[in-house]
Amino acid sequence: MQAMKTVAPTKTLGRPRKFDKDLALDAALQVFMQKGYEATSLTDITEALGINRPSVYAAFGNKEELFAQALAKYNQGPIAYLNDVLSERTSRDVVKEMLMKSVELLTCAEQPRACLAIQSSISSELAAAGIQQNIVAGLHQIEMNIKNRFDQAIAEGDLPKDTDSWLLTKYVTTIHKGLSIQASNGTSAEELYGIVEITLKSWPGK
Amino acid sequence: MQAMKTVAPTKTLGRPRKFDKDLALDAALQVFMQKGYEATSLTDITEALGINRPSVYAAFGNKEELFAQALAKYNQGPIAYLNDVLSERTSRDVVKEMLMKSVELLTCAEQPRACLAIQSSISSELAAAGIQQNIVAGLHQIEMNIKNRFDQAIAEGDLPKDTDSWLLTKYVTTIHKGLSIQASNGTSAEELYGIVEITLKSWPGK
DNA sequence: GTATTTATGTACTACTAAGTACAATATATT
DNA sequence: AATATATTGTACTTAGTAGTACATAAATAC
Repeated sequence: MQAMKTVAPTKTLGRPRKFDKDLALDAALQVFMQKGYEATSLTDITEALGINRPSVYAAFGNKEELFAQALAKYNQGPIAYLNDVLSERTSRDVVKEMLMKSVELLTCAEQPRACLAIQSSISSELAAAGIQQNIVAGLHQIEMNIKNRFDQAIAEGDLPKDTDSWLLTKYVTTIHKGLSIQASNGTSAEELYGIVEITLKSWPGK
Repeated sequence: MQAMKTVAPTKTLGRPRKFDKDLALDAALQVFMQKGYEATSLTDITEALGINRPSVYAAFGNKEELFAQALAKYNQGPIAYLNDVLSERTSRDVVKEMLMKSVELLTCAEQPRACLAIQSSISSELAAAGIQQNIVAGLHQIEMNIKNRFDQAIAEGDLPKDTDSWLLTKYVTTIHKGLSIQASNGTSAEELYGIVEITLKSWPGK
């Protein structure tokens, strides 16, 4: 059972793995983002990772599980900012940081101009698999966190007392998701930042 | 050459088609919206349409062309409102109608809660095919139309003189696209209407 | 050194996809 | 009635997919 052995067992039995599991996951993530879930074949994966078919199955289970693991990494990496921003001083700063970081991520040259989570949440390819429900649930959780932060802002007098914190949250996340689509469709960084500015101009809080 | 004969030749040669091409396109549209482009097999199509495989190819070319034709029909049908709303009296009414009609369409029970055009514009499945460029170009055209309408509003004194009509357009279409994702993810009609209301509350024009 | 364990590489299976060949059928034209 | 034309239905081809069997290689444990 060895419950304590989860951290770095110095020596592992058997032939050592030829590749780095974490780097492979990152590479797989890139492929999935560029081509989408269904359109990505396992051959695409093995070529991108430079390893053989059975190694993928041995390391990650199957295609669906591989995707789920890549997505999990995405949530903890690229889009971790969605939780970080909650600690900003005012509701306005929360929203500003959230949208600015989002634009930054969407327009940085190395990555495809898309958000894997948002894209996957509407991809009908994933509807059959159980993955999509997790994604949607994750996005919902993010909304709940923002809503709580806005409630705090109301309590602090940052936002008006009669603010509907949930609807305001939905409004912000609607723009957030919209930005992701606009970026995919080729809207420039300048334009995206301009959209954020317009959003902030009419922000009800400080 | 018979250039004038494009309209309803009363008698057609050969064995008559067993099905209605227009109705078949509508049915295909439904399937594509529910399952996505790649995930929809030709067998799905033939079953939904109640016709045989070669009939599909004879009538529509191939899968890609079938999709393109279904999409064209979608543009002229369900989302024609995007052009209609331009004739509203004020910029505010234009935006209000646009977003309200959008929510209406996204939440009507008969249709899947998604916009085929928006979904297809980011679907990496279609990136290879030439279709996606058309879709993105179509969405861009819609934005140009709105921008022109806002310019008119500025000239009429409806919107402030210093308004950046293009960025304001991008802001509105960002929300429009965001609504489509939110609807897909299960946001209720009430919530969606609430988001529209918040957007209108801070509208710079009358 | 020998046994055990795990990963690798090659080659495969089973399946499903898009697209098609071809004979049969139903209409219009003559 | 005979012919030309276009659609239909059955059955097929070709190609690409996810997933796997199995012998081999590389490490640790004893």
